[in-house]
Amino acid sequence: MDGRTKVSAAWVADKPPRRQQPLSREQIVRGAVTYLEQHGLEDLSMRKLASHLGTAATSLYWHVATKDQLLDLVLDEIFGEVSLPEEEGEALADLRRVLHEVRRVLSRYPEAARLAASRPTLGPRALRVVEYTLGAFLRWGYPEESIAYAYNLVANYTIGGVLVELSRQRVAGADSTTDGVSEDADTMREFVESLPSEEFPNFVRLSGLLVKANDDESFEFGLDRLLAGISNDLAK
Amino acid sequence: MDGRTKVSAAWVADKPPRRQQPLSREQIVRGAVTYLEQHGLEDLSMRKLASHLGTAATSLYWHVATKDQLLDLVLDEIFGEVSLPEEEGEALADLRRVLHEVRRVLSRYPEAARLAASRPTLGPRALRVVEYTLGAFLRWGYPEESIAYAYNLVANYTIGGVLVELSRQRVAGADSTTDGVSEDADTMREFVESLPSEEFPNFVRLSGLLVKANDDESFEFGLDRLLAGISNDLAK
DNA sequence: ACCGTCAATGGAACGTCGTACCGGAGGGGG
DNA sequence: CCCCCTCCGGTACGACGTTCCATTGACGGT
Repeated sequence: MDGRTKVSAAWVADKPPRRQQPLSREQIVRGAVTYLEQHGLEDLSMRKLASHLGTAATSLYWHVATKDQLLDLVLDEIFGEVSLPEEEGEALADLRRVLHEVRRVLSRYPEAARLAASRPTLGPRALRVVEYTLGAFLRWGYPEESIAYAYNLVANYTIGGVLVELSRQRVAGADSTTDGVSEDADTMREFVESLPSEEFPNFVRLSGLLVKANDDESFEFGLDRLLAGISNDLAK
Repeated sequence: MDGRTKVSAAWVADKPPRRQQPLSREQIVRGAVTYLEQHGLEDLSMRKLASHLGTAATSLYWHVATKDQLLDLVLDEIFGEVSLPEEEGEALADLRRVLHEVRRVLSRYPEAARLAASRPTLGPRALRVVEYTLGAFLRWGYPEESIAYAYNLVANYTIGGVLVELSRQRVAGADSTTDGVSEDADTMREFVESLPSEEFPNFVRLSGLLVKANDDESFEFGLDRLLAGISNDLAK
């Protein structure tokens, strides 16, 4: 209600004061990461992110070409959280360590796995991780011609794992009659009991195990098998 | 310009004739699948799908609760294309066969992998596949307590594989200066050459192999290692 | 033959999204 | 002092998913 000292047309609302310090691409990316953490990927819109940062949506476009590019940057920023061992130990152990780290970070922002799965991870911070992983393979003595394949294998497995955990959190009934979407393991059990056990005997029989399979244990289990399978290629 | 035989207010445009046969949920789902195949996932909107079917967007909502539910149904429909061996052969071979089939089908609709990764696959047709896979594990003699884990492992790997292939098709430069998105392996090579080889020596050295890694071979390679790792658990 | 019922359709509209356009504000160098 | 360059943000456009509702027409009962 009070006019500012400067004389001006009284009916004009005061413009918000100029931003103390112009915002930077980095600020935007970091803001997006924390927004992602708090509200999830599908709630992240340019407008909401902007108001989270105290700006207008269109202002973001000065620093960032497109939402897609922003997401690339966000993903890379997240990969920056992956911490790599300072000193090199036994190669295989280091390999395990870095895979666990990636898994840990991606789980911290579950949506990040979706990002990682939908776009290649070639930002500078992500490359840091790739570089380290390849190095571990080399130090391990893994044959060079096969490293690309082996790398794909473990990368697939790690990202895919987080992804599937994520999707299992929201179990959707997709049979022809029901359309509900629900979220916990009880509903899963309920779903299992609802379907004809003569048609899916194995599934019904094993469903108990399938339901209570622990994510971390499952990752560990798979990683063990996977590395065991790989180590047969090692030059003896 | 011509009025129809029925007398009616001449200025009223002729309503489109009533649909010869009311459309069904199945028609919609199948229409969505072919639309997906032709135009891709991100072009699939309710309006476009509707006009592809010769209806109005809002008419779809009589048969389907929500777009999300429709996607569930679409995914399950796609899983229906997975053909299972008629007669059971050697268990391990059957296991390989079904995984290859899933991979084949998911690759046919590359977007389907994204769907499969973002929602659990528990529709009736998908369950058919799960059921068969579990059966193969059992016949193989795999210890029951571990089947859930082993199943997760191979499922992750198969879906994750298609997903990563898909994402590698569009290599995005995500370093701080460029923002282009491009598509072929040449651009990839160009990207590799643009980055400091002293910072990422392994990556640069191996990039040739990483680039020309063939998807099918890569899948085969990983599958071999993976099953090798798993078969150590077999009751001898 | 009429009528009422009711599954099925589609137009209008709401709120949201990504983004283009552009008029300006502020500050620094001539 | 003025101009220019950087940065901001209001307005607006077209597309989206979805809700609401008026309307249609086929069918079963009388």
